[in-house]
Amino acid sequence: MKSETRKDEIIITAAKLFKEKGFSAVTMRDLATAMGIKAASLYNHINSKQEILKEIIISLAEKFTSGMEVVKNSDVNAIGKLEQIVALHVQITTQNTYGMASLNNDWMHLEDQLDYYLELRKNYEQDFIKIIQDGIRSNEIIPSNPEVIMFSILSTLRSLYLWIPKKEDLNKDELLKSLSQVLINGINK
Amino acid sequence: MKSETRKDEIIITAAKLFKEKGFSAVTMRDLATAMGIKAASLYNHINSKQEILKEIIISLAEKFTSGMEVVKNSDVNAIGKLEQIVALHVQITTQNTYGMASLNNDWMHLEDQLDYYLELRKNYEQDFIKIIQDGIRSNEIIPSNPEVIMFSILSTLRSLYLWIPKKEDLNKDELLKSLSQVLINGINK
DNA sequence: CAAAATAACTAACAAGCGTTAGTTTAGATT
DNA sequence: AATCTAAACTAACGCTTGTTAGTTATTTTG
Repeated sequence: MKSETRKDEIIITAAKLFKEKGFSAVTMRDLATAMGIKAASLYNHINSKQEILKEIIISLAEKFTSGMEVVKNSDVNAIGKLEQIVALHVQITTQNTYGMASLNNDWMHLEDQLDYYLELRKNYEQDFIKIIQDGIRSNEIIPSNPEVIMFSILSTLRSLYLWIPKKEDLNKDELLKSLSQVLINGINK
Repeated sequence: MKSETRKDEIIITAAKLFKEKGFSAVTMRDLATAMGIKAASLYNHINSKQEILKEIIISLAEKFTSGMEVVKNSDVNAIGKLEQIVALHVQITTQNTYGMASLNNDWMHLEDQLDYYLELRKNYEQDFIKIIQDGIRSNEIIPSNPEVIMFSILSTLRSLYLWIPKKEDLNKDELLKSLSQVLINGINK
């Protein structure tokens, strides 16, 4: 059983660079320099640039998928489930800020796994919108357009990767609390 | 006085391609093919790939800056100003969906104008946050963390470019109304 | 201790990149 | 009819790209 720590280091470093400039603008020589080695040496650990992107994005997408599975099966009302979704995004993003940039911005450069990624995303959004619809039906959520509601919440959650690193002073629990507050109860007094 | 319509066509086509794959992944040959000409012919109209990016991003950033100036000077309360900001984003994004993708995702590839862009963005966000602080002081807005509030609203507004093209059935006024509703009053019943 | 695996290296490749130079074509202006 | 101009073209440039081949030094294993 391989520990693969060197490969992991490469993937982590790559994610960091991808966040700054995007997948296409980062060269294998850039990545090698950041690792302190030569570009050719990278290929002792990974098979292609493409594979790095796949590892970053697919592992994150699958975390969201399994997280959503937990939320769906949890025994709380719709608002409670939305709070769990907010927590899921905060947790995954805190844990891998760099990777989240690739997930958000470079998924279209996936090749073999593009269809798989799109399917995961489609299912995630369908589950999300279903929770909102349930909440409207059960009178917990205002009967606004469910897609507008999902879009609004999801846009904020997807942008967390930009914001969390800048606000290390604001701790995670505090962020989670005020974020849920703002997203669910609005800002109007 | 040049009409420059050919140059404009190139910029519009480029923005469309940049939205799909990002600035770095679009080659001048891709752009030329999309225009039905050869890559070298592009240079009869533009000076560089970089110039195209600059034209797309800076003109949009300046629209937001002057829009914010109007909002600041308008004679309404803080919530009213936030509604005007939502309207500003919906309007600019509807008018140039493709360009908004570059503004959001490819600004870091600006070279000469990077500092100028960052300054415009910084000022915009400072004005935004000041409106929120005024609203908290005047008891219109809940006393939550102003940065969380701005981040939440701005993330949604910045993602509009992804969403507006998919929802042409939902008309602009209706979108504006339910978006303001959701962002300001939340979704909790 | 020999053997094998690990992880670095140098050198080079074929393809693709943004861009330039010089030329041709067609329509508008004198 | 002659000239000018706008906008396309072909050909090529120097450089960078992802990647491969083959080699070497170090560490781990039998």
